[in-house]
Amino acid sequence: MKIIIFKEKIYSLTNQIPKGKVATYGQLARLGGKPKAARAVGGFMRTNPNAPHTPCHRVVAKDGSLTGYSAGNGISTKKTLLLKEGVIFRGEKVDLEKSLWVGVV
DNA sequence: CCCGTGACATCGG
DNA sequence: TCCGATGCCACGG
Repeated sequence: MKIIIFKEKIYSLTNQIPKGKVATYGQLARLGGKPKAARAVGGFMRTNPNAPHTPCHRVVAKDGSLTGYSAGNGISTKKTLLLKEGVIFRGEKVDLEKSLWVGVV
């Protein structure tokens, strides 16, 4: 029995996101068992104690809009980072149709 | 110890 | 179709 709190689970899921793909806060929340805790998920990333350990840059809003990111220049850095990993971008948003992570690989 | 807050998402009118 | 309000978890002051 491993007691793992929601927050930890979110980090765990985030670490499972394959390179070149992105997940949404709501999706992570849903996989965590709290479909309405998307806001909490964002809150965890914000105070993320695992900053370099968790690819929070692979997590975007449901629209594909890049939000948050406290590192580098913020959104700009996040966008460039995803672009380098092979994520398809559509203007200032991610093309979820092609780069949205589909649950378990 | 108590209160407020924060990188979203979804429903109703 | 657009706008407003609400829900969730954990952390900081």
